[in-house]
Amino acid sequence: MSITAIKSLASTSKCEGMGELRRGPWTLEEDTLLVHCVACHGEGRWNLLARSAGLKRTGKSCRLRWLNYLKPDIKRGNLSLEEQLLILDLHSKWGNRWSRIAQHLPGRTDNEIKNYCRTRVQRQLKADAHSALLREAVRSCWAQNFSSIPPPHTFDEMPPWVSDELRGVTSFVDRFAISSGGGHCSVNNAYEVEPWNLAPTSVSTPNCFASEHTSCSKNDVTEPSSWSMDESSDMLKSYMSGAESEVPFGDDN
DNA sequence: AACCGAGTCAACCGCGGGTCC
DNA sequence: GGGACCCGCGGTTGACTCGGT
Repeated sequence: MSITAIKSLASTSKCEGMGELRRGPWTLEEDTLLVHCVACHGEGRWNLLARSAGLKRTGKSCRLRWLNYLKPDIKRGNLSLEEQLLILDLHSKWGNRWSRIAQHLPGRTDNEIKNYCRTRVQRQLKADAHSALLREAVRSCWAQNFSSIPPPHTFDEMPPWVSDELRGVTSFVDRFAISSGGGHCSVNNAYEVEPWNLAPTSVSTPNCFASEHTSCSKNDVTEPSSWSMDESSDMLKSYMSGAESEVPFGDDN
């Protein structure tokens, strides 16, 4: 008996006191039952469908299994370059409206798109955080708007009066908060581990970020001389402004 | 070969909105 | 009007895989 099968059985018995509802991975028998039942009765009324099919699953679970896996027109395999760009474009417009984005990608599910963004794009961003692309984008925005003020160490420390442009960059990052094994970390945390290093010398969070945001003027301090922009920041900025990204995420193209 | 960490993705959970009685 | 139920969405979890050491 496979480990998966053992775990599946354990999952079943664990739920026996809860109305014998099964949880965990679907078996071939369950899939067959569900497909047959949907073919007979059509989609919808999932709770009723689950009961009539004799499936020990919730209607929710059946719906999810059908929509994300069993539905005949579901595409399998890697996202094409066009699809990746479309996802990025639509996400820039609508944010985390995965189902809405999925409507524009025939055969792709919201779950798949969500997973794509939470893995491929996050990975890219995390890499960017360390490789300097995103850091450069934030740096250039910050430099243009608050050249006199050292940047905060984390996005959480952003003062409420930062410009919309910089907020755009940070919200872009925030939308893709990273979860990684064990505890949860984020792109923010990546900076916490390795602070922005935006200024030529070590930067400490300015006092004004702690309590008196409005007392700060962007003209208080001179701009650090070594700040510079490169084309990487322009790429992200162009994405933030709504232009199509020229840099496909993921590594399967 | 064994271990570990990161990436992937199927599945679950909580919540809000819609509908029906 | 309001309670019960259902559905769909977005966020989160956890099992599995794979590459590196």
